[in-house]
Amino acid sequence: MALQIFNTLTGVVEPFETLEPERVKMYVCGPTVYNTAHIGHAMSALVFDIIRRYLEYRGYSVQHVQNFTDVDDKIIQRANEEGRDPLALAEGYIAEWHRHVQDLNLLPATAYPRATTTMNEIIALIGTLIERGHAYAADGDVYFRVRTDADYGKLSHRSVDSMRSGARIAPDERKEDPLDFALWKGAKPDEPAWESPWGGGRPGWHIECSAMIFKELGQRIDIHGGGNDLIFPHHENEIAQSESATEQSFARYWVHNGMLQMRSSAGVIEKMSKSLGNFVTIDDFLAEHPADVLRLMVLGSPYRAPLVYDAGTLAENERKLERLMSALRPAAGTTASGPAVEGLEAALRQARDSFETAMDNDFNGPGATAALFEMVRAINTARDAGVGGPPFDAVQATFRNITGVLGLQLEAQAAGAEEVGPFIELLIKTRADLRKAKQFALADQVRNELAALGVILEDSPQGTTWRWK
RNA sequence: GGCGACGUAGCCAAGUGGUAAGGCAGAGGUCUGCAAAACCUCCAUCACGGGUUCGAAUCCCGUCGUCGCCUCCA
Repeated sequence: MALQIFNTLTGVVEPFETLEPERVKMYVCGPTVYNTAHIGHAMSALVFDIIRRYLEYRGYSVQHVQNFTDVDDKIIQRANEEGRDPLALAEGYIAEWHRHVQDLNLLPATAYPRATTTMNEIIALIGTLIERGHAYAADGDVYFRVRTDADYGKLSHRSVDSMRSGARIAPDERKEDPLDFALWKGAKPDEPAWESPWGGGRPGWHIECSAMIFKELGQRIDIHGGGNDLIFPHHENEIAQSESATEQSFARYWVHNGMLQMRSSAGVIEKMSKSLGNFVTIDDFLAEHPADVLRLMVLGSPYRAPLVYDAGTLAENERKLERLMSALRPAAGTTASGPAVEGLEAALRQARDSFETAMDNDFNGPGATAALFEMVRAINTARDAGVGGPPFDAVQATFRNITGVLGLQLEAQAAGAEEVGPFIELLIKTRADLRKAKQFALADQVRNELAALGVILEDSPQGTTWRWK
C-alpha cells in the first residue's frame, strides 16, 4: 500500500504524490521567538520530525524548511518590558531552539530562514501584490485585499460572508474591508524598521512565510505543516497571498497537528499556552525525563488529535520506554538456528509490515508503536527460549532500525555511570556474597537502599545488572 | 452564533461494512530466597436514539458531550 496523508485543504485522506519524483519539499511553521518554548511547541516539531523521518525511510529526499519569526509585535513588546533590543532577544531564543533540536533528537531542518533575513524578498512580494491589485498601501501600512481572492476561506472551510458577519474582527478605518490583513506595518518611533517603498516598517506575520517558501523551495511545495491553531488566519492568508502572486496552486498537502492540552489539578482540560500559564517548558521536561518519553507520548496519540498531558500519560509513557528498552538486553543463550529462531524472524517481518502499513496510513503513530511492542515480545520470548548469536543480534539491529525511523534513541540513561558504576558494582558483589551466605535481610537492605537512590538491581541466572530508575 | 475535529474497556488508543490491535493499570501463573524484569493466561460489543444492510464500532439522520479555531499562538 502506498502512503496516504490527510489534507486539511480537502478534508480527506489522499494518496501522497510529489511534485518531483522521490523528492519532498516541506515547510513547517516554526515558533515566534519571543519566549522560552514549551512542550506543545516540541510536540509540533516532533510530529513533523517523525513525518520527515518516515518519508526518508520511504526513499524520499526531503527538503525541510522551518522558519523563525524573529520580528513581530510580541517580540517588540517583550523586549520593551525587559529593556532589551528586540533582535537580540529573538537571537537568544533562536539559539535556545537550536539546543532543543539537539536535546529532542530532531533532525535539523535543511534551512532555517528568518523574517529579518528575507526582507528583500518580502518587500518584492508585497510589491508584486500591489501591482496586481491584490494589495494597497494606506498610511504607511500595506493590506491584502481579501475580496480579490475568489476562493479565500478554502483552507479553513469558511466563507467570506460568514466571517464578515462575525463580530470579532476589529474595524480599522485604514482598511477597505475588515477582513483585509496587514502585509506591511509602518513602524512607530523606537520600533525596529526596514526601509521600503511604503516607508520604514516591518512585515506582517503571514507574508514572511510566503516569501521564505518562494526563496527556499520555489512557488509550489508538497507539504505545508504547522499546528492546527494556524489554519486560520495564518495559513489561510498565506494561501491567499501566495496564489494571488503566482497564480498557481501553492501547497499540495496541508498537514496540521492537534494541540497539546494540559489537565489542571481541577481536572479542566485546556490547550497548553503561554497566555493561560499552563505550560511545561522543554527544559523543565527534559530535566526530569528522557526525550524518548515525550516522543512516545506524541506517537501514542493520532497526530491530528488533541493530546492531553497529565501525570497519567507521563507515567504510562515512561513504562512504554522501559518496555521498549527491554528488547535491547543482550542474549543469554546461543541458539542460532531452529524453530525458535525462525519464529522470531517471521514475527519481526510481520511486525515490520504492520509498522509500515500503520505509518502509510497518515502516519498512524499508535498503530506503529503497537507493531514495535509486538517486536519487543517476540524478541524477549526468543531470548527466554535461549536464542542468541548472530540471528539475535540481527533482529535487535532491525528493531533499532525501526525505532530509529520514529526518532527514538532508546539509550540507557548513562548520567554519572562512569563515576558511580564501580561503587555500585562493589555493592552488587557484596550483596552477592551475602546472598550466598543466606544473609537475605542484609542483601535486601542493600537492594532497597540502592533503590531509594534510584538504582534498580535485577537478578538473573547470568548475574545481577543495574539501571537507573 | 459560525466553521472544524472527536466520543471504542479504569486510563491512552488501533480498527472505517463481516462477529474488537497494542500499551498502562488490575487479577492469576512461570521464574526468584524474596523482589524486580521478562514470559504465559484473564479483563470491552464500541456516547445515546433512530435508519440503511443478510450483516455496522465502521454508512445515513438526530440528540447529548468534549476540544480547537473565528484575536497573538505549534
